[in-house]
Amino acid sequence: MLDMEQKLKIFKALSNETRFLIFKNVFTGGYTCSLDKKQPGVEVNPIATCVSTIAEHFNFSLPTISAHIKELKEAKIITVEKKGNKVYIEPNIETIREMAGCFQTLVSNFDENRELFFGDTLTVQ
Amino acid sequence: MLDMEQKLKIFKALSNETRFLIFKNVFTGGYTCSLDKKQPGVEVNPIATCVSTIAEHFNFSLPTISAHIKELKEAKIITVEKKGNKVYIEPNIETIREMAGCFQTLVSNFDENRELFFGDTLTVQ
DNA sequence: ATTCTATTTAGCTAATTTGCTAATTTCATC
DNA sequence: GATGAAATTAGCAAATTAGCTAAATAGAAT
Repeated sequence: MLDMEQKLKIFKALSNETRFLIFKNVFTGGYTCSLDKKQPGVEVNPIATCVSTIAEHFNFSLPTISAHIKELKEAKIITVEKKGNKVYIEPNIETIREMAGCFQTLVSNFDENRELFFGDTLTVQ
Repeated sequence: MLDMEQKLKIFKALSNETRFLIFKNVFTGGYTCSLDKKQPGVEVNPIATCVSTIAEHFNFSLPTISAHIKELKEAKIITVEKKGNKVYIEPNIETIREMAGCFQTLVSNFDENRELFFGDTLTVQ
């Protein structure tokens, strides 16, 4: 379970547009790209493989992008693995799964309380 | 559906410890308290009813708490309703429901892609 | 060994955030 | 209408964040 400090880090990490976009790329287009060291023959999406590849998609300097990636790593949203002189970035799905669970629990408890108080179930329109 | 700008606002709003705690109180203990104008006879949890009540739970000034509440409101995490000279705060569950959905979609797509690539299903340990 | 590539660190500035107090607004009550 | 309570606005200071360039580090390739 994520403690509050960890949640705050995650929210902070995702509150910046550049970091949010990196996150999005790594988890969607970027996903397949973590394969390229496991299945070298497979043609993969080049987005988000390593720091400089990610940086190409932004009009910010490499050190700036590097710092953003560090913050995403410290929030455990991504994992980084050094291979040679490159750093490979991968999504950390477990953290996102936890976040999905936290929000879902809040919603479920809320709906359950509503049912207990009002005796109805919510129909989302 | 939440657009990116809206998501960024939500993440930013929840990235500050004080705002996160207000959010938590409003959605859990604070929930019942939105009843007190609907069912005046019912004994309700006094947490998070109005701005000054929330402020009592923190060692920050009222204007500071007021500003935090404004940011939560602008992120559509809570709703505020002025009744007389008090401002009643209520959870906006739809926004949280949307967030739960976004994270869950990301997780589902991720797991589905994993299955397509590797032909397995993930068992969370 | 030198050079090149990928990345991080250091040091800086500008912008933003977070807190405060004092003043103002709004509404209720006397 | 005056007073009091609840909340917001204004204006300010301190801390943090986000960007930059230059320099340093680590590994690969010549």
